[in-house]
Amino acid sequence: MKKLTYSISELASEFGITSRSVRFYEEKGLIQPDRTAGNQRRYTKQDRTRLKLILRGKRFGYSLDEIAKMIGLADVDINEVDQIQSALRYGDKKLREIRQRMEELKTMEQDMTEVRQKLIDRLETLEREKDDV
Amino acid sequence: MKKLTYSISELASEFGITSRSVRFYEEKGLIQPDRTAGNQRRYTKQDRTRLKLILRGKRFGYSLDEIAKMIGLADVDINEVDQIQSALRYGDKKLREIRQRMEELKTMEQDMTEVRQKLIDRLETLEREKDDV
DNA sequence: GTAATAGTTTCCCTTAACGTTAAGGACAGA
DNA sequence: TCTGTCCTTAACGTTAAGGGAAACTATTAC
Repeated sequence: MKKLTYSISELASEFGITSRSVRFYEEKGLIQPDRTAGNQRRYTKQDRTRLKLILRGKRFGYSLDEIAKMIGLADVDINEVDQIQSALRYGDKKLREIRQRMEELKTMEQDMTEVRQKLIDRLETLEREKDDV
Repeated sequence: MKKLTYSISELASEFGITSRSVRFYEEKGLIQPDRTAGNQRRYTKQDRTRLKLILRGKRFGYSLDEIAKMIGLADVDINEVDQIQSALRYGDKKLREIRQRMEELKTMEQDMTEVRQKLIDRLETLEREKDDV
C-alpha cells in the first residue's frame, strides 16, 4: 500500500500548487476533505483524484465554477429523474465539446509540426552557408 | 474571391467576441492590422487566421502572453541561429504538451462516457420501477 | 449634406483566482 | 519539548482579460 491519506501540503507540493489554492478550491466547494480530531484536513485517494480532475479542467481553460459542475456530474441525486436527465444533457454537451477539442488539438499539432520543420530546414541552410565560406 | 479585408466589428461578430476584445489583443501585441486613411483598422485574411489561433489558444487555457509566444514562433528572425534554436526548443516543448493534452482528453472522454452510461442505466432502472407499480 | 452607424482613444470598473500579511492558537513527529 | 505544519478570520493586494462610457472622428446610406 502506498499512502492512505495526505496532508494539505503533501498534496499541494505533489501537484505543484500552494496550500492556499487547495483551500480555495474547498471554499468553492470543489473538494471536501475530512478533518482529524485536531481539525486538520486529511485528503483521501479520492480527494487526490478529484484534485487531479480540477487541475486538468483548469489546463483546458475551464473556470472553477464550470469544473464544479462537471465534477458534480458523478454525484447528482440518483433518485431524481429530472436531475439525471439534465445531468445527461449537460454531459453530452461536454462530450461533444471534448471531441471538438480533440480535432483542434490535431490541427494545432500539425501546425506546430510544420513550423518546426521550417525552422529545421532554415537551420540546415544556415549551417551549409557557414561551411561554404 | 470572398473578402479581402474586414472591419473590426465584422471580425468580432464572426467569432462571437466584442470589438473591445479584438483591440485588447492588439494592445497585447497579438495582431497588427493595417489602418485606413481615416485611422480605422482593416484586417486581412492572415489577421483573421491569427485571431482564430488566438481564440483556439484561449480555449485550451493558455494566457494571452503564452499565445503571443506560440504565435510568434512563425516569425522569429530567420537569420539568427540562436533565435531559431530557442524557438525550436520552445516549440518542441509545446508539442510535447499538446500530445500530453491529447492523452488527457482521451481520459476525460472515457471518464465522461462512463458517467454517462451509469446515468442512463439508472434512468432505465427508474423507468422500470415506475412501470412495476 | 446630413443623419445614422461604426470606429477611435482614454480612463475607470469588474471578476476570477489566487497571494500576502497579521495574529493567535493548535497539532504532530523526532 | 521543540520545530515545523496547520487552523481560522479578515482584510487588502495583484494580475489577466476584458466591460462600459465619454468625447470625438469616419463612413455609409439616403
